[in-house]
Amino acid sequence: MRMAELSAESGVPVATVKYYLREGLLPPGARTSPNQARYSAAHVQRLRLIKALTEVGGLTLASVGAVLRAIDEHETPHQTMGVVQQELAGPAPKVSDEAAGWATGLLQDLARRHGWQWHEPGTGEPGNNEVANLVAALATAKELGHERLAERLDEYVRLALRVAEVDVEVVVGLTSVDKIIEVGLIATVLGDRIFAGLRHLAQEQLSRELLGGPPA
Amino acid sequence: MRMAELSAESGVPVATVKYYLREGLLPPGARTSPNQARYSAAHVQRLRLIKALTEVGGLTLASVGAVLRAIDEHETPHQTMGVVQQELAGPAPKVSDEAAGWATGLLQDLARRHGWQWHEPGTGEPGNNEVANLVAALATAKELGHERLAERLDEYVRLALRVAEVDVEVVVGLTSVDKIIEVGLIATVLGDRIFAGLRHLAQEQLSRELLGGPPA
DNA sequence: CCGTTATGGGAAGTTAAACTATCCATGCTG
DNA sequence: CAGCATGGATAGTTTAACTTCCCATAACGG
Repeated sequence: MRMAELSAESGVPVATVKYYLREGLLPPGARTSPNQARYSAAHVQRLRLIKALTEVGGLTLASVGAVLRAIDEHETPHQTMGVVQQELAGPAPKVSDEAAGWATGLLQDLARRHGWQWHEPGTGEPGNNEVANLVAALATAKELGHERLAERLDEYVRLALRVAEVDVEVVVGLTSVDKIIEVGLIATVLGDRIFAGLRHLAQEQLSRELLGGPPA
Repeated sequence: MRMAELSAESGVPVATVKYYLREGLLPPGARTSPNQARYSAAHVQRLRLIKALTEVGGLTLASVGAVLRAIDEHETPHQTMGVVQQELAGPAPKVSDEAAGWATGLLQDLARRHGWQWHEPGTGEPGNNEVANLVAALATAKELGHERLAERLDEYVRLALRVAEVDVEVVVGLTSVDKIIEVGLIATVLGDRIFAGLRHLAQEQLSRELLGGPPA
């Protein structure tokens, strides 16, 4: 298939497809002459994936590039998912040292009690965006005067673990490594959105009952 | 307090504070002369809130404006939280009608079984971003060939309900309406990030056990 | 009292991301 | 073989979120 069809199949404008090719997000098509190329169904799928990651997952194109590169380089599923989480989290905002220390303490306590561990930044290393963002969110709550929120952290952890167990069930049973990575990626990126949406709907139901819905 | 101090207290540059004033995100200070103003601790708190909503919550300034306006206009907590969720979700990406129909069916089935209801858009109305985003996320999974994910939807719903119960517990017991709204806002915006972070950490622990951590 | 510094306010400039438009030489197609 | 499509490159556009600059007025320090 050629440009026009690729564009039509994927719903991405021709100019944008060219842009993605330039940026290396989409691999070049197979040459049929020094000046022409053919694209495959894999190109369509990749364009759909890019759309999903940016529009639904909210990733920047730079992050999408990092994720796609990790997939293509055939790291282990564990490593690839690490990149996905790293990019999904993005750089953490800066918070005051004091609040950050408090939040870090909370997390370390949590990790100790649950036997969790994660890649901690050796001096000067890039660090773990995921953890940094979590610290930043907790620290921000404290800076706003809402340490209260953290009191329930243990319950959130228990539930997060249950959710993660379901996430993993979706993946186990798959044999192909590629499939595991792809499903893991989708489950993580879309899963976050879906769960957040469900949580909000659930909140609305409970709040309707407790706070009283508007009569109008 | 004047500009310089407000800026120092909040950690927001003077030029940016002026920008927020122009945009109406920050109420003007109390005039002390036709040409001078004094700012209060409330201004500092609001700047911190804006920072939290943009940096941690990922809201655009336009969305922050909508949320702040809803708070200031003293709608009921239920209505205000509706605005917060609306803005937090943002506009939903477009998906194919077919996938959207499938996803909508899933959700309606869910709503029926759990007795949930939500504000459905009357013809021509703005609609419910939250639901639209959820539909888009589910539809995208289908378009990518991962309907599988939706099979577990019921379990996610059960867990989301449990999470929402904890969310609500954080708020009940508060007497002041303002407090309820503020805590609800923080809990929703930061809560999403915190829970997503915990979920990712939990996923990493489980994936380490199942897929095997890297030997290096 | 007066020179220096800070302030409120607005207009214009900047930066980065993500496209979008325009060209052009070549290739395919009816 | 006339004309539209394509690959490839360069330049332009749009939007968000600032940042810079400027100026008339205020405040402050000696």
